[in-house]
Parts: sequence; C-alpha cells; structure tokens
Amino acid sequence: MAPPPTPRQQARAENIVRIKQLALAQLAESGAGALSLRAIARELDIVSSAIYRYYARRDDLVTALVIDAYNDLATALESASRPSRSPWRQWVDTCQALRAWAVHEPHRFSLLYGTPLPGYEAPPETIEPAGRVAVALLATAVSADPLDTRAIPRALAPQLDTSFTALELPVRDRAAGLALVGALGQVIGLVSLEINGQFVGGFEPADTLFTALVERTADALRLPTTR
Amino acid sequence: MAPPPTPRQQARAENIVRIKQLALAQLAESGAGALSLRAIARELDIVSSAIYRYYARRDDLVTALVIDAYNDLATALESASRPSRSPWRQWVDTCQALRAWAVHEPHRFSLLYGTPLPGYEAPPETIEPAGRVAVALLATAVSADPLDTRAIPRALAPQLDTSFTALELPVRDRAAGLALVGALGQVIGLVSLEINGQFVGGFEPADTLFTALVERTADALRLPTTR
DNA sequence: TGTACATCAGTGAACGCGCGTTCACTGATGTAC
DNA sequence: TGTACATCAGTGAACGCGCGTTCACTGATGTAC
Repeated sequence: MAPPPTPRQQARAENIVRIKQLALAQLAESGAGALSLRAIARELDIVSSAIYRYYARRDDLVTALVIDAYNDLATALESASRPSRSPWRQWVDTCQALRAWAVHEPHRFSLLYGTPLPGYEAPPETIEPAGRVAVALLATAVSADPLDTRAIPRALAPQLDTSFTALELPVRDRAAGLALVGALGQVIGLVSLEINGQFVGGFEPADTLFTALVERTADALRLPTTR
Repeated sequence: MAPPPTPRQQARAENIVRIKQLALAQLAESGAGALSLRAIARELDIVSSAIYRYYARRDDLVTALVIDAYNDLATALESASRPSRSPWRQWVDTCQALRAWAVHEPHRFSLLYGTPLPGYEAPPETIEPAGRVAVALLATAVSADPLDTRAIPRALAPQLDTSFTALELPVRDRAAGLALVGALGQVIGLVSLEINGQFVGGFEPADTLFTALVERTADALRLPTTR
C-alpha cells in the first residue's frame, strides 16, 4: 500500500508534467536540438536554475521525452489492433495507427526515428519501450508466411534468431522474420518520407498511398484474412 | 567560350569549396541545427562578418549543402548501375550504392532524408536534384511487373500518374509504379533505421540484412535477371 | 602601356540575444520524537 | 499535540561561452579608356 502523496510530492509530479508539456511544445516549434532548459524555466515562471531540481541535465529530460514517446506510440498501436479481427486486418489497422500517430505528432516521431541528436546517447532504459513499439507492430504479423525461395544467408540467421527471441515474437521461420523486418522498414520509411516532406507535390495527402502499400505488404506476407 | 577566371574569381571559388568542407565537418560533428557561420569563419581565419560575402544567410549555405548532397548521391547511384547487367542486378547494385553512401556520410543522408531543420524551408531549386536521386534509384526498376491483384484506389491513380510523369519514368502500369514507391520507401526506411542506430544490438552490421531484403524486393518486382 | 576609377574581399567593432551549469542562500514543507 | 530538526523547491547572481547580422571602413584587385 503506497502512502498518500504529500502536497510536495504532488506539486513535484505536476511540475514534471508541465515541464514535459512545455518541452514538447518546444520540440514541435524549434526541434529537439534547440530544447532549452532556460526557456522552459522562463515559461514555468521559475528561475532558470530551479529546473535542475527536476532534471539534472538536459539529456535527462530528452530521455524522459523519448521514453514517453515510445510508450505512447506503443499504446496507440496496441489499442488499434482488435483481436476479433483477422491478422490481415490487424496489420493494416496497426500500420495506419502508426502513421496517424506520426502525422499527428511528427516531432515526437522524429525524436524516435529521425536524425539522432548530436551529443545525445540514448541510455539503456530506452531499449525496452523501443522494443514495445516493434512488438506492437510486428505481433500483428507473426503469422506471416511469405513465399520466399531464396536461402537465408549464413550471417543473417543468428541476427534474426537473436532479434526475434529478444522480442519474444514467435515467427514461423527465418524467412518470415526477414520479411517482417522488411515490412517494418517500409512502414517507417514511408512515414518518414511523408512527415519529412519528401512527398510534397506528389503524394499528398499520402493516406491512400500508405494504405494501398500496407495492404499489398499484408498480401505478400500472406496474412490470414479470417480470424 | 568562357573568359579565363581572374585570380579573384578563382580565390572566391576556392573559398566556397573550403566553406562547404568546413560546413560538412560541422554537420558531421554537431548536426545541421548547429551549423554556425561564425565557427566556419573562425576556422577559415577570417573575421566572422566576412562570411557574408559568400552566403548572405545561414540558410543559403544549407541549401548549397543540400543540393550538393543530392547531386553527389545521384551520381553515386548512377555510376553503380552498369547497363551491361540485368535489371535485377542493377536494382540490387544501386540500392547497395545508396546504403554505402549513407553509411559513409550519415550526416549528409540525414540532411536529405532525416528530420527537417526547424525554420529551414527547402527552396524550389532543391527539387530537381532531389528528383535526380529518385530517378537514379527507380530507373533501374522501371521494368518492374509485380503480381498485383488489387485495384488501384481511385484517389491514387492521378498521384501516381503525376509523379511518374514528372520524373519521366516510363513504368509499365500503375501497379508497377505503386510497387516502386513501396520499394523506395523500404530502402530509405532501412537505411534510416540503420544509420539512426535502431538496429544496434540486433542487425549490426546490417549489410547482409539489407542485401537480402533488396534482393527479395527485386524478386517481388519480378525484375528480369537477364539483360 | 599607364592611369583613373570601380569593385569587392576582408576588417573590426558593435548590437542584442541566447545557452548550460554552479553556488551559497532562504524559507516553506515534512518528519520524528 | 507541539516542538526541534531535516529536507528540498525555488532564488538570484555569476561564470564563460556561443550565435547571426549590421555597419562604416581599408586596401588590394580588376577594368575601361
């Protein structure tokens, strides 16, 4: 039984929420590289040094934002995948949820999958939430059974085994695992191209394009269309 | 017949080269957001205001770097595609050239396909070199003839037609065009995941993974294996 | 070929702004007896 | 329940650093006659 929070603890928790909100607003406006503790303090109506009560270093705040973003994205994907639907449908729905999240919060998507921040090294505690996203997306497609007539290269087999074991994703075989990595790369790539503006003038809005492509991938993975 | 360059013109051209070199070094070290005209001037042993003789605004320098990067990448792709080889082979070779370029110069790849710089708007003159890259990559796969049993959505047809007409890429049909966009998204996505460190611990080095996937895409596009 | 003039690369000082982080401190809140 | 003490959020000043951009200027280079 946790003791009830003291007013001080509660104020602290609320301030952390506010700090993150302001940080996200900055992220959206000026990018992650320009995240400024001083600017956050200013908007909090707090002297600049007081921020250090909450995050000892700028990078600690970035880490908090990264972890939150992975978790929010994973949750969005998980709740998009309705178990009553066929794997084919679940895959398409989940991909669309990923795109929707990314289009809605492009700066947070870029924080996760965009250019690494110079000087920032993602600490180990980001690995688990990052995995949650991969699992949430690929779990809908574990039943994949692609036609694949080529042999898996010798060097690739252990990489595939290690990765899917670590994620606890029971894929059918290595060919299926490989196809899943390809599908993941495609989804992330298409979303990146869209939110980075590479489709401007050609495929905007890109929802039809995106849906058509993830459906074809679902076909290529030969995902069951019935539950 | 162009007149021979004066010493002054020559010095100017050389300085522009040096400025770009120093800018690229900064890009690699601190990211595009931290590109600093003052720092460049310092390394050039020039007073900070003198830089404005060369680039009137910071963004003009960024634009020059973007255009150079697109052109260098396009050239790398073009020279990787040997016409004596089969389309299947050309596609795989070109994709590998793209990955090699990106792995060798990740900061330049990120400048093109990574998170947009806050406040920087790519001017129209970047469109043509950006197209050169798309053409260099996709031209190797114009003979694609994927199995595709689904109808192209109504909203998608004009987008596909416009895009491939603009690039002057004579794809077989819309299904092939759609598959090519999917392939492009996958290649960019995989390379982005790799250079942004998302494969760390799982698929590093990623060359075997990458090759296996572009080969399978070449299969799926049913590219001819003979010239 | 020589001279007068125009061009323009580079100078140096300044404006006004931003940042992260440390430090000794005040004073309200929380806790242990 | 009351009091003494410990905790710790927030203060305010300071350190040392960075940036883009403007401006009037010097003096070497280029050019037109």
